[in-house]
Amino acid sequence: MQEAVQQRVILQLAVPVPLRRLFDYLPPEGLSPQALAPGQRLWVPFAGRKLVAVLVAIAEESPLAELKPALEQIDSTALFDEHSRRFLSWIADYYQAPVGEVFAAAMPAALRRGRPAHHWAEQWLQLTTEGKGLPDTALTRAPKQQALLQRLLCSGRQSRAHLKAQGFSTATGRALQARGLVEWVAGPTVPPPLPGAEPSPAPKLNSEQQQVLDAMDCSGFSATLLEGVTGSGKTEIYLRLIERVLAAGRQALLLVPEIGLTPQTLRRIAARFPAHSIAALHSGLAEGERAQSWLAAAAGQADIVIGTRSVIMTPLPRLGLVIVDEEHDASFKQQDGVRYSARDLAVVLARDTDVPVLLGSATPALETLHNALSGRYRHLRLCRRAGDAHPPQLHVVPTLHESLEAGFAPQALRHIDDALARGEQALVFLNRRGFAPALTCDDCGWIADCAHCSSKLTLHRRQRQLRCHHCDYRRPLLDSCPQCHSRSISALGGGTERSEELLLQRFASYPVIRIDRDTTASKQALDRLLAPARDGLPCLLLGTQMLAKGHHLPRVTLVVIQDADSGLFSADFRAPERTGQLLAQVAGRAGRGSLRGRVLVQSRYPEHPLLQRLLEKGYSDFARQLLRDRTTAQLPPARAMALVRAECEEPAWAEAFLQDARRFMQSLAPPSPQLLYLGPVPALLERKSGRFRFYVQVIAQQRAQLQPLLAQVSTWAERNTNRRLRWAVDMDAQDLS
DNA sequence: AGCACGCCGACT
DNA sequence: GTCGGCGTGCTC
Repeated sequence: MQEAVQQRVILQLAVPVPLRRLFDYLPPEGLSPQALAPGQRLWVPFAGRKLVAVLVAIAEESPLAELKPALEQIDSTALFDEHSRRFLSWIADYYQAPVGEVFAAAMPAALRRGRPAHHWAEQWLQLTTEGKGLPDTALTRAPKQQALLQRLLCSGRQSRAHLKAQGFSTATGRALQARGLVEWVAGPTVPPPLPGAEPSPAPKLNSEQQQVLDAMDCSGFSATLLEGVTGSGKTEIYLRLIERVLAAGRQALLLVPEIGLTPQTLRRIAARFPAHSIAALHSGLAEGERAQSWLAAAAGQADIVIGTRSVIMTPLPRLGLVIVDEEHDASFKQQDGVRYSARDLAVVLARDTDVPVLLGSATPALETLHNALSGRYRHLRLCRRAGDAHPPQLHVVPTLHESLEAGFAPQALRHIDDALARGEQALVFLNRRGFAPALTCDDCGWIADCAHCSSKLTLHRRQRQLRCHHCDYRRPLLDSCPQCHSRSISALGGGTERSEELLLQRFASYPVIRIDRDTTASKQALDRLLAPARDGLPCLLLGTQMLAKGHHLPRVTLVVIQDADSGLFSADFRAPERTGQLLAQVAGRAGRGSLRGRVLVQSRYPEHPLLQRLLEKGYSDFARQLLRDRTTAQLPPARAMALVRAECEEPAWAEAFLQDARRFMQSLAPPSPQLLYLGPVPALLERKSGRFRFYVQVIAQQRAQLQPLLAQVSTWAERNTNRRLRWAVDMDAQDLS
């Protein structure tokens, strides 16, 4: 007789479809179930198609009688370790996202499309058990071999490329291999060390930085807000912490905002850790390179992993530290698909893996500040600028009764003159690209609107085009009014293109560098454009928020904020916070070297209380005031908030759907002082790409009240939705537009 | 999401 | 007769 009862093997797979559950399959035919392990990818048949799914768990039972077998195993070893699988499942749960889409979002495109992981394999040198047990004093008569052993002891495996880059010869490796102390194993390829990254020693810390570093405890979970004024040397703190973690043989994860991963920052980090492998995951990588870096991170072979938002979902088996730089940055919140906040997830991940997380910013998000002030996070501060830099001086320039030239007050232009004459650099900030934000007919009042959105078209004069900044609608520039055929049409207001025109003409003998999405297609382009500014020659920089963040340009002594008012009157309750952050960040570009900086803030409403507070007391005080306002108004972060969103070409359908959704939620959890429902209301940008958008706001005292409610309304919506209507649950929504 | 299936109109 | 429009249901 054979074994009594053959145990059933059921594969629970995350299939990339918008359905919030796992799907059960049988193992592929002819494959021994022993070859299967959670975390691997498999090809599965799904509703007439063939999809790449991730094996999340293996069960013995399934509620379904008829199961299809999976088609084919893709990976022989797991891509996602157990920790990562639990974390990704938690994300799906918390954000009401389809688990298959979460797993898909966690992978680079090549792996998502089923490309084999071994495609990027490389030979790695690692210590054998015998090699690991060797005392320090061994091999004193073979210094090169000893050095290589030390290297491997410190950093685990080393790839061929890295050994070569560090000057170890293959002969040394072979000698150790002959002694049975090391072995070659196949592993993913890691990008080789960056060229031109000369090892650079750590600069000296000032006393404040030293205190912060001493206060950081790197054993076990802790969440810390590092609130450091612009130019106070936060990056140096990050580097020192990474150093500690690497010394302990763990991986460090550094999350940066979308435009924060410049070759300049990357070089700086590589220069500090020449012996360690760095996996940088950014949008500039080719598909293969991205897969390569991802696999190096997931296999625990990359020591430092740097990337934007989505990198938070990369498995990191040796994780020892998480850092979120510029944690207030809006790009950490994904705005479509799985609507997660990478900053919030960084804290969850750190707690789950029992490692420290550091959130760094000069202008912390109110969410983070709230957690710090309530004692949930530790709060460390850097109040002084590093080196011999001083805080910039702020001045308001009233513009209401001034005669402006392309939006510049005469006073501002004079200051630019002076700065350039002194051989220094000036930076003009205007958060509006294009030539003008509107085009109008002087005779009948017609305004160029987008055909698909409730927005005006922006004039891009150089391209002779009108463009919508919310969808891809473009039309050629008109020379007469389509309504009354008058030939007198004018551009209202100004954008960076118009300011550039004036600056070019008025300061003709100096270079004018414009930085916005229209001039800066790639990160390389940004770096190239900024090169003259970095060389220290007198020049004018002009741009949108791309220019506000991260750049260290010590010769900039004057910052002109062309229009401080646009964020002051928005219907979005977060607008003042965002405006404050942006203004403080831009102002922080001034006087980062030994020269004193000056900031001119042009405003039509210099008496506006928000502006007053920000300019007189600084961001820190301003943010605390906003936090008190939010608490009074029962808004986040004092309360937990989620949106149920819907959009549809037919506005009445979206509205009716949300009415029903609200009624459904209220039947489960009636409104109370602890649970408020609001809406449906139209989104701030009511129509976008031809669809009308609405939302219902749910505000609760506790996050825990929201969770079951959102889960149930999602299940309800999956059954009760019209084809042409799109809906989504947006937990901890950041954007009401 | 995407793919099948089914039910109606307008063509060789 | 059947080719093809898209509304509806389902996906292990």
